[in-house]
Amino acid sequence: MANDDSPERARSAARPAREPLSRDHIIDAAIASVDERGLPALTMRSLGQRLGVEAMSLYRYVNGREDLLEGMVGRLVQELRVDPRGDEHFPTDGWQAYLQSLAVGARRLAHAHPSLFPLIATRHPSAPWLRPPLRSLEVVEDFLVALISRGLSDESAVAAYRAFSSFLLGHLLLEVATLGASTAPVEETLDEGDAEVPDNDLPLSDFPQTQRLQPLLEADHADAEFELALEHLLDRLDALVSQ
Amino acid sequence: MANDDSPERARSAARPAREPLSRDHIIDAAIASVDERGLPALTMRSLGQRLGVEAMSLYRYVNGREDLLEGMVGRLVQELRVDPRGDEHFPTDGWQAYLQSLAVGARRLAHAHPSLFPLIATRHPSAPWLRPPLRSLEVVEDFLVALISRGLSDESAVAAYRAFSSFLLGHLLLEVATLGASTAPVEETLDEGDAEVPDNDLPLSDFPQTQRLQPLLEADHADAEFELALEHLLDRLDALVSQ
DNA sequence: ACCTGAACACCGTTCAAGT
DNA sequence: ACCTGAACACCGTTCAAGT
Repeated sequence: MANDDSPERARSAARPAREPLSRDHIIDAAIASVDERGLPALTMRSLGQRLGVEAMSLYRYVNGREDLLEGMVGRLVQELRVDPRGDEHFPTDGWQAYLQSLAVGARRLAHAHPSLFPLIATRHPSAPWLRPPLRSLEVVEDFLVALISRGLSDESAVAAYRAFSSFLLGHLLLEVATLGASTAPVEETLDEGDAEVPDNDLPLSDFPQTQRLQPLLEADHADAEFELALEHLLDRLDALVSQ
Repeated sequence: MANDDSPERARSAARPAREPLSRDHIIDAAIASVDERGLPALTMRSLGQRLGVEAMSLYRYVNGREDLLEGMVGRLVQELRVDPRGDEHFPTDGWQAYLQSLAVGARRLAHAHPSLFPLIATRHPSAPWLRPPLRSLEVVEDFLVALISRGLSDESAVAAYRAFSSFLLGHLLLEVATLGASTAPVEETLDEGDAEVPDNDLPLSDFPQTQRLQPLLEADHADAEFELALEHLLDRLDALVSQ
């Protein structure tokens, strides 16, 4: 409620405004940077600049670039947590409802951070049984608690974790990859240089079926496709559970 | 049939043996390098060294590092081609058999190049309707021809392409990611520096369900899981086709 | 025609030194 | 305690120059 003109604020604004450095703050800035400018543009130096600091200062809070990336992935994955006891939108309706809410959350995350989702998908998990994109102990624990408390057996819950991970990874990475093609930071269309790059852009007419079906192939059913595949997965799990 | 002691061979071996440079040869070497030493170790300079040449020479054949990566992905994806007319192992048995052979081929590719598969999975496809990992015109054309010639409608064939891509991507990337954890080039375990990295390795005992189910979670069923999920996908497509 | 030396701009990272 | 200047080793890439 402090007035913007309060002396404290005015004084601190005298030198370039900058919040105190911290690991959390650095990770926030890094995520924002990648969202805005893509992963290759994230540099220790550029990140320092964004924070009003020299690059070397970051090393007090972050063990190098790799550790920074790990921190970013960790932070994003935490956003996947859904109260396993259910909330106002998805009460304790059954495990299907829980998986549904987790799925839409993961999809929202992927869409919100298309340049970062590949990182979540491909960086080596810290334990071999932590499967992307549900790659944190907290998220896995929530998952297991939610399903077991809703009546699934241990084996079913673990099988569901496996199947659900693959499902999310495949669908969301695919959405993000094709979506990324248009969203990607516009790398100025470099005009081919003079290397003898093979004419990889063969005329589409050499591929008659592909050409003929192009309208079908181009149609974007991402939403419906995701919903449908999720329903099928739930059906499959349902068969597994009640057998 | 030439004898190893033939004068030609002896003479060419006088200076450091090196095959003539070419785009194909460079791409081969790059793939071998990544398979052996991981992606980060692939450098224009290191690649030049492996080819007995200075880094700058590569630029005559390759439009920079990005183009090189694209070339590598392109080459690998071509290995996915399966004769759509069937071969001795999988004659014209029906579209299920074709998809099965394509699936095992893709899985073999992923296992043969675990460090490269993430590249196939995440690089932006050149056309929005080319979906990883089946991201080349040749492979897609084969796919469509195979399925349509086996009786599928246009719509079913395209729907199958979509579902099949997601399936492969999810399962194979997941296998490779967890597998990669153990296979990855042993980055000497850097001991944490002195940055205030949060104690992310919480004791597993804070996650009782996860801890209790760890044996189940750790069990590696990759083979069976893949087979089973593939069967379910084929069933699902079968229902779609014959409706 | 094919390769290289030299150079440029830009990385990640370390460490002694500043405040 | 927190940040920085200076430096190091290493990138990708260009281009004039060599053979």
